[in-house]
Amino acid sequence: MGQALSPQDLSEFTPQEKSITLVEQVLVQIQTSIIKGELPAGSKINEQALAEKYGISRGPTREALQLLERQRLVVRVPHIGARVAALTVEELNDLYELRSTLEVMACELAAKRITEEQLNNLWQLLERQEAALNDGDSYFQQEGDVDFHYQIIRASGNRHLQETLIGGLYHLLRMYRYQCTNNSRRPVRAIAEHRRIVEAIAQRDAELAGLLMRRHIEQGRQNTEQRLKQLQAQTLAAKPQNVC
Amino acid sequence: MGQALSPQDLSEFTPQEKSITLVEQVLVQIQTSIIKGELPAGSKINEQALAEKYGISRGPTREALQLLERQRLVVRVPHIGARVAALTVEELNDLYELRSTLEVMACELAAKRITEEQLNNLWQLLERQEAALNDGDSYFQQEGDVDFHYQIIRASGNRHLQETLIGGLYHLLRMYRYQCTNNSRRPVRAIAEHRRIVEAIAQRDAELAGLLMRRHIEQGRQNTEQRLKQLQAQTLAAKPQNVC
DNA sequence: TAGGTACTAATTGTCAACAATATGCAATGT
DNA sequence: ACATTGCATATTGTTGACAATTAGTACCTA
Repeated sequence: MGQALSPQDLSEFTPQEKSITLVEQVLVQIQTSIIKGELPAGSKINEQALAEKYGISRGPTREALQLLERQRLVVRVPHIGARVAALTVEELNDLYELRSTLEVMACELAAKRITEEQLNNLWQLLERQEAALNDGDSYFQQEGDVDFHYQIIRASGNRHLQETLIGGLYHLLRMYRYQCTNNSRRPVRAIAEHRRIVEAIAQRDAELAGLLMRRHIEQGRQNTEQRLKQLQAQTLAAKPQNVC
Repeated sequence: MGQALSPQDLSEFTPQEKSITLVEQVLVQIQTSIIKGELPAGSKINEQALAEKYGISRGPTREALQLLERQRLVVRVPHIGARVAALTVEELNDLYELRSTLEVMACELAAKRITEEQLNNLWQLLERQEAALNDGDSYFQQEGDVDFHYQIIRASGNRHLQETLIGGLYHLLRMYRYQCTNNSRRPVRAIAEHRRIVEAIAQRDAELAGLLMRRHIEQGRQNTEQRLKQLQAQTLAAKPQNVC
């Protein structure tokens, strides 16, 4: 009886096309556009236009924008509209100040709670990163670094911490890093720091792991701040808005 | 000419009835219902019913629910629906673990950055709390305590920290406290702790202020955890779900 | 020319209907 | 009695139209 098509069978032919909601489909795309700067930082977002761009109506679009606001990539004002988050030095410092506190916490917790399996994954990621370093695969560097911090946060075991960092801060951090990356040889040093952090975690030395993470993040902040100031100086010079 | 009614003139007759959005009007009411338990923790929320209750349509209702999800008071699952957050001991510990880290950070920053005016407000609030203690005004105690922490968070000067704590965690904390408050004489002790924290901030002693805040919050956690366990034991005893 | 004012256009907020999905229940067969 | 199937109901996801508000523009006045 019945080799007939049940709804589940269809999944063989159209694999990951589950009954996903429109918002979920579109959210990542808009997110990426913002992080890469295709939707420029600080620019206005038109609901209608955005909806048409992805072939959906304004309802799901509004929901997506609200989710992006939760991720701090978008700022919405009633009756006025939505804007892409602006990148400023002041916010960068606030953001990294908070990030540092939270990831140090995550790192300390991870040193106490990480499982053997999670630790193995971390080692493997580290090796892949070190390998990619020789290949000069800069794209993998970006994603790999995100993954590194991501895995440690997961290993902390604190749900609210994970939600705060990954759901709330991480995408904005990605945006700063994507748009303020200079092609120095920071990766070499960064990955060396990664190794020492993993070693500390493996030795269950929470205090050391936290300390190393704090320094690691501070390095990243300085790097980003410097580049951001350069960029802003350039754009200000290019737009001499008032000739007094 | 024309003393005729311009839109602005109407505001004289209906004072603070600005053109506020429906979501803003309803959000606080639903929030309060959840925190007070009128919408029971863990219960399902029906969009249609909720919309009718406040005389609005499902559109704004959905937006309000999404905002409540950001505040962790509601959990939404696609195609399934929204539920009021469940109160569990495990989450309470995760929540307080994170809260402690963040408010210690806020306290340390406040000790460094607080203005004279903000400090005066803090002293005044403290005096009002101590006065209310003698009157036994327990409602003011609740709100006063919220205000105390709120003001310190504001004084930290870090926008992202404020958003994370006030926009993300605080309402869920209020829910735990409202529903897990025992009428012990904790307030007396709590306000004594408040005083010492303010003194440390006034002396610009960030380290001490942070330490005192950490202990203060840990006290609150223990208190709430104890009460929560009592409540859950009661409700489980009342519902002997399986008689094996 | 500067500043303010009525008008128009563009944009956001809200609603009600429709489509897609999940839930509950009765009937059926083993 | 138990699990499974199929249908009817209830709930959520999505859409397009309409209302309310803001932004832009031309015009007028001092």
